[in-house]
Amino acid sequence: MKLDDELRARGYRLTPQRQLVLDAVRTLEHATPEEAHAWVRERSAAVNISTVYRTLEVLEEVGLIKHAHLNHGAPTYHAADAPEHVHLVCRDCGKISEASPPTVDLMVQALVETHGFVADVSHLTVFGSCQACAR
Amino acid sequence: MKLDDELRARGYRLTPQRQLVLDAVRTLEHATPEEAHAWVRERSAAVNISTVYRTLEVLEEVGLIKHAHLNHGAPTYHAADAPEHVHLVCRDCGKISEASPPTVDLMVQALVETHGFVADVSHLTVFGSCQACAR
DNA sequence: CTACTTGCAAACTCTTTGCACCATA
DNA sequence: TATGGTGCAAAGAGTTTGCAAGTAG
Repeated sequence: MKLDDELRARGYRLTPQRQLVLDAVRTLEHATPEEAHAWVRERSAAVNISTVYRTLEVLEEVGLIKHAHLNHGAPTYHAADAPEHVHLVCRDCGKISEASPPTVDLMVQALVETHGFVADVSHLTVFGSCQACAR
Repeated sequence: MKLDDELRARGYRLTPQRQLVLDAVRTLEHATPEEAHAWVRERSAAVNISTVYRTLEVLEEVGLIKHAHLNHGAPTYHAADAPEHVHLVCRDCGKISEASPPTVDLMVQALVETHGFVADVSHLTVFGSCQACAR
């Protein structure tokens, strides 16, 4: 998962901005474009938000990062080589937790069998109420 | 599930606009605000898009409709008394299909047991590849 | 009548795009 | 030095809000 190689393999160039945005996503774990931008700016003041958007697009295209939709509509990005996980979003308190794939394996399997549908687990977000709020 | 009663019970008024928006959501089944607005305008030309947004909010608050996030960020609304279903969104061809709750019951159960997390199934969207695109 | 609703227009947020300048390979 | 990349500013999409006029109860 070397940024340099993945980019060059598709004719993209390695730039400090791209390195920074990837670092941001890896560090923040669940980064929205805004959050990634804020992180990047702490190290390099002049990086523009539009560069962040363009870079996230490129990084996703080359397969280094993925995104999921956690809240209303804000996409959040995470490193593609992070352990696969399902997001659990509590609609009462907003807390975001994670569940490991085995939890949903049966569902994934059922979807393939009944609908021929191949689920992308790392993009899966389950909304509901967390333990604290469920009562 | 009478609009009139549900609204009045919370001090809201029954208006033609609210009736129309609810009809739109019930008829369209998976309506974005724009789509609902388009449908409403076919019957009553002057209804404003901002009224549609406000009405969707009210209808959801009184429990007559619910929303899920199917694509990028556009919320789609459906009647709360429609049969519960899980949305399957194909990221390759965009097709939206539905799966019945039993398919995901085991997952829901597993989430409660392992995380104490109570999933809201009718808000669940699974992204992946449909049968046709999976090959 | 009175408070709740609506239409309209403007404001806002998030994201995308055009273009000249810059920097990687 | 030749593209591809970046910063900047402006344009777009989608959504929200303030306010005066309209209307349900």
